[in-house]
Amino acid sequence: MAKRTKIKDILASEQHDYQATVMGWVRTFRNNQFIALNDGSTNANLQIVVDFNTMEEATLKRITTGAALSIAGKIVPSQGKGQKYELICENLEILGDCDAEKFPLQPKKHSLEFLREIAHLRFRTNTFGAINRVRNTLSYAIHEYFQSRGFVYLHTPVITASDAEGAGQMFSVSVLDKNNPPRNEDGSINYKEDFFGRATNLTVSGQLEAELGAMALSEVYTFGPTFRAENSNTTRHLAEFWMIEPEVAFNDLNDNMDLAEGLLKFCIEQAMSKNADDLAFLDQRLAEEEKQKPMNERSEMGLLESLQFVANNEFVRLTYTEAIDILRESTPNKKKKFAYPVDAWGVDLQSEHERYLVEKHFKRPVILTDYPKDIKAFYMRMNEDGKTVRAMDILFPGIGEIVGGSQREERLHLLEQRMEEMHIPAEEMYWYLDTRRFGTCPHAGFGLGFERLVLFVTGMGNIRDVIPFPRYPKNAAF
RNA sequence: UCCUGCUUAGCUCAGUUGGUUAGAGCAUCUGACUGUUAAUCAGAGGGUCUCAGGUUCAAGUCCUGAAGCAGGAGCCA
Repeated sequence: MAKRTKIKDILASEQHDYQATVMGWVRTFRNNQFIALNDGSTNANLQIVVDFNTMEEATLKRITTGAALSIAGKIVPSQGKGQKYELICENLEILGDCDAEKFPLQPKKHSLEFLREIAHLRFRTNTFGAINRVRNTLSYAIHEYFQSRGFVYLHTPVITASDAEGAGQMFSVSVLDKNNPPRNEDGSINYKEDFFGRATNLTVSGQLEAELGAMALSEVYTFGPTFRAENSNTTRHLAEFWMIEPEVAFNDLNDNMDLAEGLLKFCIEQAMSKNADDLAFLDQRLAEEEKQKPMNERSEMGLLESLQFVANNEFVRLTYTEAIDILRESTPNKKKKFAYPVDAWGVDLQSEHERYLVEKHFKRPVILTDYPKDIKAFYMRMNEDGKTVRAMDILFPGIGEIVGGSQREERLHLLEQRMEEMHIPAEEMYWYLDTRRFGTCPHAGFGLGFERLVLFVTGMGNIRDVIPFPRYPKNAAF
């Protein structure tokens, strides 16, 4: 094909009056004269000016919303107001027709729910173009952040035999005949005859394996798909999502918090500098959406404002115990506005409590540490008090928990004790316990839900819109 | 999984106490216009009212069930 110039480059350049060939898809065709062409390189369209007097009528009719075109012509300063440059069409080739009567995307506003049903085509909208470009930047920024600090990118398995962590319901992986599986004498399915000779599942977390890597490479991170078969129907959960899990030897909880806070800020800064146009568009989209809401439900800050704010301000760090004190004394608790009143120490915090701390009390991201041991995982390091563990959760406005992490229990006897208390079979976890048997050391890590980060940076309201092909209960289309 | 609400044209939605032939805006098509910015103007076509039962002389409207969607909750990232 002819050499193609990207629309982004044409619009960014200071040059004009040169020949160029552009290829892309028609967004609108106005006045039988002006094509708004988009090639995905930027949110902005390039205006193509065609001369309807010289162009064949049949060709003009084929310039419909969604059609793929290749256009050669001259880039000139635009006579119109909405754009800096435009392309005067000299040669137009229709690469792919698009029947306007059947094409579901119309030159008008569509609801996110409708676009979710046509997820295979929603890339072609401004909103989803912007989201996916931002997602790409964030993905690259994750690697850049860790790579620049000497971390080793570790590939942990997607198929795992470990089901001990208890991070959630798992999807089983099996090649056995579902209608007639081999059975043991007691009637249970005999997985010894399955592909791996044992029951296997899709991973719910790469953390335990990452710890193994950290015990030799010192600083590792994973960034891969994770699967949870929980029947979660919310705007913040997916059955298949991407998670970032760094694990660092010789780090304590404070180092861990610094690492996580630095990562989040770096990612936000990268998006702001590399995707200024897309974020400006998403900022406006969010502002229009907010206008539909009643006054008291509107957020105080716009998207760009809140990104700037998070990037430039320290996260608040406080312990679970301090948070409980604040909540106990809070106005909504005293006025019994919470659905779950805060009274006793030791209860798990509900969404409404996290929201209060982040959105009302501190009005900035909050890192909560040192939770009661009974509401946290077995591998978290026990504090001196014997009651709390060195856990940390980072809470973001509108999102809730975006990061969950901890300093790990490196002392073998204490780890074994916790596993016994929580009924985790130590025999099956021999490989994990070996790290504590052979050259154990303090270490810490966390899990960052990638889609939750994308959710925050794009200002979208539903996690199903920030991953190209969302998987959630009753849904695995495309 | 639980609670609440919703499902009417391609999309977004009206549809009164159950009552003739179910409406609007946008989109689409046809024509006009031709430097437009979701162009504008005129006209046209387009409906198994989610599905399955039930009540009734009569159901988009009432009742029961199912499915899907949305919001909230739980689980968490």
